[in-house]
This record gives sequence, structure tokens and C-alpha cells, in this order.
Amino acid sequence: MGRAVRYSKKREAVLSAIQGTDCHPSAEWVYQRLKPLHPDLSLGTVYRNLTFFRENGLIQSVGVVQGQERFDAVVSPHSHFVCNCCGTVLDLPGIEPGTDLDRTVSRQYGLAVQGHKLTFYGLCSSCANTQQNFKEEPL
Amino acid sequence: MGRAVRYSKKREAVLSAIQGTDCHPSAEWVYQRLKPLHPDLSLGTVYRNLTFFRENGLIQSVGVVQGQERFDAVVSPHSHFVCNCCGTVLDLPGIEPGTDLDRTVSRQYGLAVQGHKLTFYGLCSSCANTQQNFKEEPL
DNA sequence: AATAATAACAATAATGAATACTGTTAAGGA
DNA sequence: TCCTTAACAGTATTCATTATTGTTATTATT
Repeated sequence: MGRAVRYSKKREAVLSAIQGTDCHPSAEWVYQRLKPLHPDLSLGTVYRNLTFFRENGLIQSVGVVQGQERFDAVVSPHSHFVCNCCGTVLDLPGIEPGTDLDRTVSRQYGLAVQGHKLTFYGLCSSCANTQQNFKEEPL
Repeated sequence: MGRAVRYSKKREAVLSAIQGTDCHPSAEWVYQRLKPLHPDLSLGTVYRNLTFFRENGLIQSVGVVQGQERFDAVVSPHSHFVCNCCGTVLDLPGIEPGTDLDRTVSRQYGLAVQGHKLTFYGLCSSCANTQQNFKEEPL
């Protein structure tokens, strides 16, 4: 018998924080957001629960942006845009390549492709208007 | 190991009801008094807890008055007056015979007397003024 | 070196089984 | 008849177990 999962207010709060925003937050962001309501919250708990939720498929990782991993409560495959200046992560709901890419890779390499993640990088409109440049190398 | 005693709101309420009055109430009186605050209280619980408290020395029985047992949260030995008309039970703080009675009985009969209860019967001033008579035989 | 993330462990809090307590109903007693 | 007790199923409390958290130190990454 596996380890039983228990309910906890902190865990629930972490999930709500991610589900309640579309900014694709980092662990630190979640921590700062919840601190006022949960003064005794610890950063370790945030990291632990983010890992827990990702492993259980309730959230997904968007990848590491400027040194911090970012998360998304929308687990269905969709595209993202990452600003290399301010680190903003945006959804790209119009850019869905369908199953063509999956099928191509599947046929060409003989792999059972089940989905994909497509991430764009560049400058968001806000950063482009203020003519800022990225502070870290974008990859 | 004996039966463990647990806390319950109903039990606490019954004790408070008795401790919060000097009218030497009956089970029914306690029940009616607590009903508004505890709508699901049952008369059986009142009886059970009165017995429980008496057996544990937290309250004492003043005796049966007009068919109903009456209780007192003051467990130190003291005298009472019972009105045979309205059933009122009064404390008689000035009428304390001390240990003389106990010692007399103890010597005369060779018994280990530890205390006594002295109860007077008659008409309280209220009933005497309205010239009522007792409705039940007083004993 | 500085910051993000993980590991270790004691302290805390949630869970579930055991069972004391209560509500209800029926039966006993004065 | 009315006051009180008994029986029993349903409810609520307790407590041991252990998942979760807070803290601190350590590792990883840039």
C-alpha cells in the first residue's frame, strides 16, 4: 500500500495560487503571494508541493526562465512566449500546430509521440516599447 | 484501567446549569433551561449526567421534592428548607449544627459518621402570604 | 560568489480506529 | 401517571500513527 496523501491548507493554497493566475509563476512568486495569508509558510513547502503537483499532473513546468522554474496550471499542450527582458511568460492560444509535428516525428523516428511543447523567446511588447534589452543571455 | 472520561459540550452544559443557579433544580428544570442553547439535547442525557456528577461528588442530591429529585452544586454539608406548597428549596446558611450531632451519633451507635444533611419542611413566606396549602402529602 | 533548488530532521498537523457519549425508544418504579 | 432508568444504534471525542511542514544545511547552477 502506497503512502496516503493527506489534505493540508498549505498545499491547497499553493495549488490555488497557481490556478488563480495566468502569469506562469515561479516558486518565489507563489511564496510571496501566499505569505500574507499564511505567515508561517516556508519556501521549502512551496517547492515540495510544486514538485508534488507536477508529478501528479495537476500542473506542468514551462521551463526555467532567468534562473527560475516557471509553472502552469493549464496542463493541456499549448505554446508559450517568453520575454528575454523581463521574464514574462505568455500563452499563445492561436499558435497550435495540431498533430502534424507529432505525427512527423513519430513516423520519422519511430517514436510514440504523445504531445509537444513549443516555446518562443524574444521581447514582449512592453519591453520592446521601452527599448530595454535582456539582462541575461536568453539561450 | 477504568473507563476513560471524555469531555462533551452537553455534559459541561448540565454542570454549568446547576452551578449557575441557587434554586436546587430538578432534571426537568435543567432540560428546559438548556433546550434553547442545545436544541438536540435529550432528557436522558440530563439524567445520566446528574447521576454522573453526583457519583463523582461534583453535586449532591437534596432529596425528592414533589416527585422530582432536586440537586445542589454546593456539596459542603448544609441545611435546607423545603416548601411543601410550591416546592421551593432554600439554603439555610445560619442553621449549621456543627459536629455535635455527628459526634453524638458516632459515640451512641459506634458509627463512623462523616457528615449529615438537615432538611426542614413547611411553607415558604411567599406561599404563607397567599395562604395556599400544599398540594401533595409532605411526609 | 550568489541564487535556486534539494535533503535531513525535528516539530506540527491530519487521519482513522477505538470507544465514550448522546438520542431515541421502551421498560421499570413510585 | 409521571419520574427515572435500560438498551442500543448513531454520534462525537480521544489518541496513536504518520503525512506534512519549518528550519537549517547542503548541493546545484549560473
